[in-house]
Amino acid sequence: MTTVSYQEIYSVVSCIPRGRVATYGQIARLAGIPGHARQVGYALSNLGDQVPIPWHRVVNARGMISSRADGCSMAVVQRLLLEDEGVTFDEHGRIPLSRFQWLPES
DNA sequence: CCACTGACGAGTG
DNA sequence: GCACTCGCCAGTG
Repeated sequence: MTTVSYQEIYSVVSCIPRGRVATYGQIARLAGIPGHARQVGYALSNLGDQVPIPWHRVVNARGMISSRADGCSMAVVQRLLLEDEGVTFDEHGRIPLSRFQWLPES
């Protein structure tokens, strides 16, 4: 893989601790490709559900769950998974990143 | 090789 | 806080 393949993205995502969430841009940055947040989302979408990757801990910069082609079907699952890990949602259905965003060095 | 698409981000008004 | 625009790149037909 000459370029930063999905492997790096998967590695970073799988490193997200339980009860914490990370944004696409942050993952891209940790993967060594700042600004390529789109590629992160694309990589995860390509994963589907066949890989043991905590994709549910990945949200956009707004702290919301990005809808997939299925609509919001998986969004509900993602929310349940996060709540099960101790992550809470506000009235807007968003996660207070100020409190739950994963800090890779803390 | 060209065009379109897609889990996004940051900047501006 | 919200709406709009531009940028970035890989995969697919």
